[in-house]
Amino acid sequence: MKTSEIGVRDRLLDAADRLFYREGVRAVGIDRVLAEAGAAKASLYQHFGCKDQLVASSLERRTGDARANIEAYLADTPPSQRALKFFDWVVEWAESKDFRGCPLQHMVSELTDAAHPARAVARDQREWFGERFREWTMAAGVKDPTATARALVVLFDGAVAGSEVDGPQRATDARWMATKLLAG
Amino acid sequence: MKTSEIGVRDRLLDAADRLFYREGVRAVGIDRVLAEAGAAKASLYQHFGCKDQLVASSLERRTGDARANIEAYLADTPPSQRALKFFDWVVEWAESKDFRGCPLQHMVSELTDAAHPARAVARDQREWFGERFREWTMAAGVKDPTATARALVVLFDGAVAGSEVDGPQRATDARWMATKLLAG
DNA sequence: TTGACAATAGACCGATCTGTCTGTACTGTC
DNA sequence: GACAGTACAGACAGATCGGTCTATTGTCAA
Repeated sequence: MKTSEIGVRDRLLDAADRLFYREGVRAVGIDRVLAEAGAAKASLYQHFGCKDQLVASSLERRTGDARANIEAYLADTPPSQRALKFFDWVVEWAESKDFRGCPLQHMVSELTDAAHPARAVARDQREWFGERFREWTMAAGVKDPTATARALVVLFDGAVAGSEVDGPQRATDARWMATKLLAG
Repeated sequence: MKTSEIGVRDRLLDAADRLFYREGVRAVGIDRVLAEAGAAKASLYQHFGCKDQLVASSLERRTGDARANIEAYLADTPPSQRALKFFDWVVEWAESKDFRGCPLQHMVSELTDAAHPARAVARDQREWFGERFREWTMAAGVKDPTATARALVVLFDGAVAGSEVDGPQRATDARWMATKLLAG
C-alpha cells in the first residue's frame, strides 16, 4: 500500500458503513462492499475475518466518530446548556440529507442474535449516551436529574426513530419537549 | 379446505407475521414461512403473488389487530384520560414476553425502497396514530393540543424504540413524561 | 537482485434465496 | 361418476450469498 493513499482497511470500513447504513446489513452483500471500496475479497477476510466482524468494526468506527462529533459540537456550550444544545445537534442530524434513522436501532433490529459482535458495540454506545445525559442534566441543575436524564433518552430515541419514518419534524417536536422539561 | 379449520391464507399470515416480527423480513425465507404455516408454496403464490405482498398483507393485518386492541383497551376509559391510559398499554406491550420493538419501524428500516407495498401500510398506521393522539389531547383539554399530540408521538416512538434496545424501563420513563406533559 | 509482504483479480464451492413448474390428493357440485 | 377448485409435495431454475482458494502484481528492505 502506498502511504499517501487511504489504506484498504479504512476504505472497507468507509464503504461498509455507508452501504450498511443506507440499505441495511442484510441487504448489502460482501461484493457490493468490495466494489464500493475498490478492494479485493482477500483483503476483507484478511483484515476482518468474516462479514459479522466487518459489520461490528464499521459500527464501532461510526459510534466513535459520533462521540467526537457530539463533543466537538458541545465544546463551546456551557455545561448547564448542553442537554438542550444536544437536541440542536439531533435536529441538524435529522435534517441532513443522508439521515436514515439510528444505526444502532437498525443493528439491533436486523441482528437478532444477542451474541452478534455489533451488539456489544451498540450496548457501549447506549451506555455512553446514558452517562452523557446524566452529566448534562446534573450540570443543568434540574430537580430530578436522574429521571430527567432518562426522559431525555426517550426523547432522543423518539426524535430519531420518528424522523426516520415521518421526517425531521419529529426532531423539532422532541426539542420542544426537551425545552419544556429542562425549564420546569 | 375444511371450513372447520383455519384457511391456508390465514395460516400463512399468522406464520409470516410471527416470523417476520421475531427475526426480520430479510432474515426469514419463504420456506420457513411455509414450514411454520404447514402450507404449500403454490398456495402462497396463489394468494399473495410474491413475498413482498405477503409482507405487506401480514403487516396490514397486524396493524388492524393493533388498532382494535388499543381501542378495546381504552373503551372503558373516559376520553379525557385516554392519552395517559394509552401509555399504560405501551408499558404492557413493552413488558410482554415477545416484545421486540415496533414492526413499522422495522419495516421502514429494512425495506428501504419507498415504493414497497408495506410502506403504504406503515404510512396509514402512522396517520391513524397521529389522529388518535390529536383526538385524545383535544379531549384532555390541554393548552396546546396539537403540539402536545406531536410530543406524545415522540414519546411513544421513544418508548418503543428504547424498550427494544434497553428494556421496558424506557416505556415507564415515557409514561412518566407523558404524565408531566398532560398535567402541566 | 532477491525475497517477504500486502494487495488485487477472480474462479470456485456449497448453501440459500425467490419464484415456477409438474403432479397428486381431497372436497363439494352437478 | 365426471368435473372444477383448492391445497399439498417437492423438483427445478437462476441468482446471490458468505467464504476459500490460487495466481498475479507492486512495493520496500536486505
